[in-house]
Amino acid sequence: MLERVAKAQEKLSSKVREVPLEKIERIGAVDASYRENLARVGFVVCTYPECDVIKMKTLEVEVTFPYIPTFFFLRETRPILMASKGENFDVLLVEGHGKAHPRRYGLASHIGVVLQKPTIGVAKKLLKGAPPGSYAKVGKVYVSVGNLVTLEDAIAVVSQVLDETGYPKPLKLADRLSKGKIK
DNA sequence: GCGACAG
DNA sequence: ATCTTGTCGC
Repeated sequence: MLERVAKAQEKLSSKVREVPLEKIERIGAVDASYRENLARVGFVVCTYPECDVIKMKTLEVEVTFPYIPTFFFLRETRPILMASKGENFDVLLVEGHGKAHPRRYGLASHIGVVLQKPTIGVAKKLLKGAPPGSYAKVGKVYVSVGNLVTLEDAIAVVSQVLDETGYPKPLKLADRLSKGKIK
């Protein structure tokens, strides 16, 4: 079962395009929290690079798949896609890895391929089989290509929106939103 | 038994 | 991710 999904990830990784970013005016961010089988997604859109909030919203979605390391996208893709629906942004920060994944295709990669929008993977921890050179430590997080962005541009963008704790501001907002600590 | 473990 | 109180430190 997962064996088949693993092969799909490897195949889908060829759909990722690493190209320079166009002008970025709006940067989005998504994160989710869980309570049993309910995912609460926090979605934010800010100006770039000032990070003035343009939009903040929350959405609760039923999740069916469990969390399995390296197969995280199976659990969180649906909630994120639903929250992203109808939103406008030039690049999206996703809580989780992009290319810094054993099969070079993490959650951020999948979201970017499905939406056909630039995405950047941002994670707090590194996965064991991450390809050397597929990521960079920016502030306190690990950044990698999701889709339609180069690692260099991903690093530049994240560097521009770090807060004093070394964490991307838009993502911190999305995180707090998902946990209901912000209204 | 031991290591690994995105969220 | 979430389960969870008080406590140490700035």
